[in-house]
Amino acid sequence: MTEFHSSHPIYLQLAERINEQILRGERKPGDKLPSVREMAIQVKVNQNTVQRTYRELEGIGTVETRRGQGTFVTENTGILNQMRERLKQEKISQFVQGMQAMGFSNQEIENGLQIFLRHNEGDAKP
Amino acid sequence: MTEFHSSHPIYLQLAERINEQILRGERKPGDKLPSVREMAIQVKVNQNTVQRTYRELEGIGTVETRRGQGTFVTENTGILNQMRERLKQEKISQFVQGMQAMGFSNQEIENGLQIFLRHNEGDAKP
Amino acid sequence: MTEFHSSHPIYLQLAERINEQILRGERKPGDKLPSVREMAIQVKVNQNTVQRTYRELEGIGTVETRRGQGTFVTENTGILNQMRERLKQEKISQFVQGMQAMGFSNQEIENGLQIFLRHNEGDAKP
Amino acid sequence: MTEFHSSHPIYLQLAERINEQILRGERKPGDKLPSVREMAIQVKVNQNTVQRTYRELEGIGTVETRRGQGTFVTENTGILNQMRERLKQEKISQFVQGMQAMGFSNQEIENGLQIFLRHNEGDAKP
DNA sequence: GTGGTCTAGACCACA
DNA sequence: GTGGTCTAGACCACG
Repeated sequence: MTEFHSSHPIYLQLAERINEQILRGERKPGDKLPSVREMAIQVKVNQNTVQRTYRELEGIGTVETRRGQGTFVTENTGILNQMRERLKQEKISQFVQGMQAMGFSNQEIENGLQIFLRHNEGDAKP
Repeated sequence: MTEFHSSHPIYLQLAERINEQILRGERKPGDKLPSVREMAIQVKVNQNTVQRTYRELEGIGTVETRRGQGTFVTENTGILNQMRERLKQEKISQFVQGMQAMGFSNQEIENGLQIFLRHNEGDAKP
Repeated sequence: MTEFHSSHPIYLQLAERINEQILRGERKPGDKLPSVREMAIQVKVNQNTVQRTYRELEGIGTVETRRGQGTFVTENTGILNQMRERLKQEKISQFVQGMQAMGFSNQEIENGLQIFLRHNEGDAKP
Repeated sequence: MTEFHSSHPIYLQLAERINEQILRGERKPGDKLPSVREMAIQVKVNQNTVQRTYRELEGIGTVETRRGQGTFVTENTGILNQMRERLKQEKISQFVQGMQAMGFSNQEIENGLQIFLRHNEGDAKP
């Protein structure tokens, strides 16, 4: 369940995972993240690795750390919404650019997506 | 013009770039790629890096090396079409997964894409 | 209003703040400081933190604790004046050193300061 | 010569030191910094600590790192000049605020600085 | 208990 | 050779 793909830094994979949990609303503004030690045990990596992860998230702005108290999901919901929107646009843009780079027309892209979504309709988590 | 993003191996970035040129039809089946030396100069990287790139492309199957003659785009157009289709599905799948991971519904994904495409309608390279 | 910068110990930030109030004359010799409990509530920090702050100020000499009565601004105005002068020289010295470390000449330092002061002439609190 | 003050993280002290060398022009745009290993030996700290330092500098923008080649002073002189100017204003502003917080008038600040500079006239490095 | 820093030592991918 | 990542283990300041 908590395993990592090799070749991409663990601390970044973990950061991404947590970030998605935040953006998806599974971790809400103000929520306390597990302490560095605890998280390290949970995901079975070194404390230092978790440290880097939390610092990365801090840099991104989705997380704040209060000395001696712990690390918390930022209560600045504005930032979270901005980030959600920004990431959305970014992913769409990258996707389209990638497809165009391979020579697909906008029509093909749109159709391809629709077919894919119809195909997997029941799979999205409810 | 020929710059590389850091943090992702240069040789893979170059491989991807060439691969896209092939899939897009800018390099046609049977075309000769620049020699390792020449390519290294053109894109300003180490020859070792280009070597790895060509080996990578060979592994993928879009390129063939003929000893003493050089490196050529494969004339097996079947492979190219398969690959195009495979990459297309892959990119779509990754895109959708990424969006769902951030909590977007299929509706939002489809709408987001349509809006983006309408917005950039004239921008596709002619 | 009462927020703290991270990465610098809260108890020192608080000590500095109170010290400045004393040196500025907002808290006068003999004035009673709020009790540890009260101060802790006012600035929303742990009582331990306020304790350390008061101990720090005692060490500096701007504050005296009388058992059972509370903590008071020292009535030894001599000390306050000495401290004012000492801190002044210290800050100037640090400032100049920092500027020189970045390669600014004395001329640039003096000019920079004058321009800044002219620019903010009306802003000093009345 | 290369010792560190305690209580302030070594990696930040080192970053500051290098940054000042860059801003002062002792390390010029395009210059290669010592490799992580070499620097670690020179200043007698662990490689990891130097890593953090270089990363910090990267974040600030005064330094760029090219995979497999090393870490270099950015050739973007625009950024360096901006930073110099920004830091200058920042330091002046902090200085003035600190002095005003202690109750000194603009006159006192200016005079204090002039006296200090006259006093140390010969000390600035030529 | 919490985050932060540091060390020693190891391994990897890249140029 | 270069930077990057990771671990194990330690110590510290802060709340």
